[in-house]
Amino acid sequence: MPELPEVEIVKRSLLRIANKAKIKDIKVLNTNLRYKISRKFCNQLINEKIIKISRRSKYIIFHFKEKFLLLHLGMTGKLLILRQKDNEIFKSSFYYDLNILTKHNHIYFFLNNGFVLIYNDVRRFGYFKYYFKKKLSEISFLKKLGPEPLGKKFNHKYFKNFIKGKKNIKSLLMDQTFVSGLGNIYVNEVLFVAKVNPLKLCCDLNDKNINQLIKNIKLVLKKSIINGGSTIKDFKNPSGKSGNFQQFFRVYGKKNRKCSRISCKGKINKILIKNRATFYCPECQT
DNA sequence: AAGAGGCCCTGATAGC
DNA sequence: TGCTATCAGGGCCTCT
Repeated sequence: MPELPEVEIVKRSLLRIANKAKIKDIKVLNTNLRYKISRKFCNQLINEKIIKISRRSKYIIFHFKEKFLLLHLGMTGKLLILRQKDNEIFKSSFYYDLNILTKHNHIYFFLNNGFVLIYNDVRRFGYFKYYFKKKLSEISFLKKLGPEPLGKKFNHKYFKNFIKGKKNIKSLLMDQTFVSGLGNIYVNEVLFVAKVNPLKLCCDLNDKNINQLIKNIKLVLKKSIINGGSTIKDFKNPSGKSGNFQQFFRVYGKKNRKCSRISCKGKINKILIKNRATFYCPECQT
């Protein structure tokens, strides 16, 4: 499931092949993503040049002249890159059976540089959203997101000002208005490394806890990006390559296994917090 | 009004 | 073997 590191990897791959390219044509095989893909959606993109590709939180942002396209990969969204083999002419009907290939390919973007970008999404939780704005900063939806976890704004002072007692720390880290880009897997891992119990209430966090959390959020994310993201189920970057970070998981998916801290005799526990699988060691995460 | 939980979806796996 | 039940989870939505 794509969290910040996975989305960052996808963005970097896209930069190499799609940046500055023009969208020649779009074929939609399945309009039923989280939000319906309309014919208008396609018309607004055809013949537009991709000026820039960036990432904010878990969103990939395609910059066009005075408009922006946001892509969220949901749970199983993938972008695949194909090189168009010959000069086959694609009819411009809205629905078009390309007779390909894999299941769950929903949208084909044909670029003028010979590449085809394929949006594939098994569970169809992903979505595209379109904004007519001159500047990215005018998109109010993005303003609601909390700071990037790897950015300077995400620091001790910010952390402390934000928390007001209320909820448990795990729910806070999952809250995208607090910090944007963390998902369930990385939150589990971060809490373990920082030795903080996921059920601990925010009002009970001390300065040391907060420092450990901030430090390890940045560390875990950076390490994952270096390792090409995590491959859970079937995350792949657009070239079809898997990531390697999952081999470094210390608690996620490790129910009943011995705690990986050598000095600790605890056993990994699994509970549900807000209906999300939560793995932690009751001995060393206090 | 903040926080908890349901829902969307499909494939893998467990259990009978 | 073949069926059903359960689980996975991001973010939006509803309910309390």
